[in-house]
Amino acid sequence: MEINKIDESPGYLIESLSRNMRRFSAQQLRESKIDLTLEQVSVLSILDERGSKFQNELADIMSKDNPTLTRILDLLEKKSYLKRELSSGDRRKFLIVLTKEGEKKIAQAMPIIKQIRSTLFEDVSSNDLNQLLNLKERIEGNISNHSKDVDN
Amino acid sequence: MEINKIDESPGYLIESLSRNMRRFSAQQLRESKIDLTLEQVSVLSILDERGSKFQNELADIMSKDNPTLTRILDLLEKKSYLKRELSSGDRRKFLIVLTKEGEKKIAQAMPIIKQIRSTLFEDVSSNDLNQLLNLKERIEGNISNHSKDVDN
DNA sequence: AATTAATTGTTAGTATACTAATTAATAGTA
DNA sequence: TACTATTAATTAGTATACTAACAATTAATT
Repeated sequence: MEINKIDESPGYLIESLSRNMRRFSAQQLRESKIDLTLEQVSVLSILDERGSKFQNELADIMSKDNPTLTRILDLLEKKSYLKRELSSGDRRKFLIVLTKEGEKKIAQAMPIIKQIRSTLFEDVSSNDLNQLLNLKERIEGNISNHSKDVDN
Repeated sequence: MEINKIDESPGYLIESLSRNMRRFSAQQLRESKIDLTLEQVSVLSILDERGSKFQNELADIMSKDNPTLTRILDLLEKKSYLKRELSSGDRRKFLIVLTKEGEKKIAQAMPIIKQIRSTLFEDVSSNDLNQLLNLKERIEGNISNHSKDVDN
């Protein structure tokens, strides 16, 4: 479709919605005094739900690049919520492991996270979510098709 | 709706889509050697399309906070693509004005921007866009309703 | 008119996101 | 085996996004 004004494009819509949600969620987290950022919550809850992960697995699940994840993990390790354990097999890899304190912290944080989600998404249906997922897959498909085209 | 895994929530979907689009667009901009970031393009094209704006109007249109916009404008002013002119009426305000170089730059950039958009959104219909806009308005409505509730 | 409140923009500090370059380890190949 | 390529993670540098604190100006109130 044809887009004229820059602030009427789907890209602008999605980015602006994303930022508004982030701002709200971050404010709620800060007011809760839980002392975790959104990304830190993501890391801890993924580790808590699915067990220890290699750093590159975590980057993949969260779709973060390595330098970004490195710094998020640095902060969480400094707060003693997780450890980087050397992998016995491949010594380039680190296994990221939740500590007892990390488990406690994410348990404390979860009710707040659920509260934030229910405020934001109370009236969002699974139909809405499917439409969104479909749009996401189409756009991301366009991105990877473009890369393929350029390779040829 | 009930959300279980953190990477299956609408928030994660939107954020991840937003980041993937940004990454692609920024890469395309960089490869074009146009030497502008996404935000810099936004500022220049808004000024070009709608004429000079006060800094707070620009912040509002782009839904950026003041410190963020200050720094984006700093960089653009350093590159001589715009000027901050003292407002004659209200001396707290600056009128942001595109320079000749700025006009040239955004004219050069527009074909690239249009190319990026058509790659990303070729198969996005106005129906998709309306659904997205509707979702955005509901979620943002939830945010502002929450703030109102807390005030009482 | 004087005081207080609100607005506009900046500066400082922290976290995230990305590129490019680097180090270390592993895999593949001549 | 030695050479090359690939992979995993880090470091350095830049841009964006936010809060908090601040300065300057204007508006509102008494």
